Amino acid sequence: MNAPTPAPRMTRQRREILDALDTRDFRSAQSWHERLRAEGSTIGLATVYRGLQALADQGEVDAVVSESGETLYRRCEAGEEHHHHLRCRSCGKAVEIDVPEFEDFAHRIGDAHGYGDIRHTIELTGVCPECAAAGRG
Amino acid sequence: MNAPTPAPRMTRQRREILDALDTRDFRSAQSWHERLRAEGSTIGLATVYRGLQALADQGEVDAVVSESGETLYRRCEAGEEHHHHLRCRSCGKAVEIDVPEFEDFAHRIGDAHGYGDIRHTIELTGVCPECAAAGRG
DNA sequence: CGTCTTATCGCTAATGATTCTCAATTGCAC
DNA sequence: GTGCAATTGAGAATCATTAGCGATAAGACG
Ligand SMILES: [Zn+2]
Ligand SMILES: [Zn+2]
Ligand SMILES: [Zn+2]
Ligand SMILES: [Zn+2]
Repeated sequence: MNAPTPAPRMTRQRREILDALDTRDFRSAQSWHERLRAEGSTIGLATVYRGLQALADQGEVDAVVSESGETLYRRCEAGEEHHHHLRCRSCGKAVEIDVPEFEDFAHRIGDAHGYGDIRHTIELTGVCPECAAAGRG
Repeated sequence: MNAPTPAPRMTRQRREILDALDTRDFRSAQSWHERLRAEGSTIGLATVYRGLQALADQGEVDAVVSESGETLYRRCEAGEEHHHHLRCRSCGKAVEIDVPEFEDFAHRIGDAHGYGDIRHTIELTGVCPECAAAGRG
């Protein structure tokens, strides 16, 4: 009864994206695209957007919406597991964190108000030690 | 030492925005603009954007970035106080919530990783009872 | 391998939300 | 009232993200 998941193909571009993403920083699709081109890739911008979204759906990459509304991506290190981040607003470097206390709390609050299908967003941002030292921040 | 706060003026448009905002729902600037025009106002879209931002800065309205990246506003009921929301993804209705446990946690995590100037985002979204009943959701 | 199907590419044009420009207004202090 | 900077409204300009489309090339099969 379900749409037969269209077979995903491993293309050169897909590989390039995955490779580029092996850092620890959150960056916009445009930013990843620039980096790829800078490294000699001929990949197109739309392809980077498509690739990142696909990878995000598979849980291969994390996606967060910045305060300004852009979507930032980076390779995920926790796999499928649900988690959150502490991200540097200046350089994008992030640490994955766990907020077990909150996971329950979220559902309790939802129930208390009769809201169903609860989803939550928790993002911590700050300025990392390096950026602070460099005066960016 | 500070920039002399440019005197804010109470204009007809400013008042209209404030009045329109006295509901409990989160809506986009465009949505508020439509509503104002529908009520007969001749206010311009840019003015609504400017007004909402100004009000958000003064703490008169809450602003949140939706999952799709648009900014949603509504009149704040908690005044200056720091707080978070449980918002309906379908109709925008929201409840203000308090997460004392988390407030500390956020700073502890930040310190633990050496990140400074910690900021956080916590948003709960779900489907409110009305929307669930109406099958929207 | 060679063939065939169609997911994926890369470009470019199109969206959609938000911001900027600028002449015309209009709070509001004096 | 006057004067002037803050504010407005319409439309152009930005910016990130998508959609459309002909060209490619994964990958299944034989
Ligand atoms: Zn940093
Ligand atoms: Zn969580
Ligand atoms: Zn609702
Ligand atoms: Zn908080």
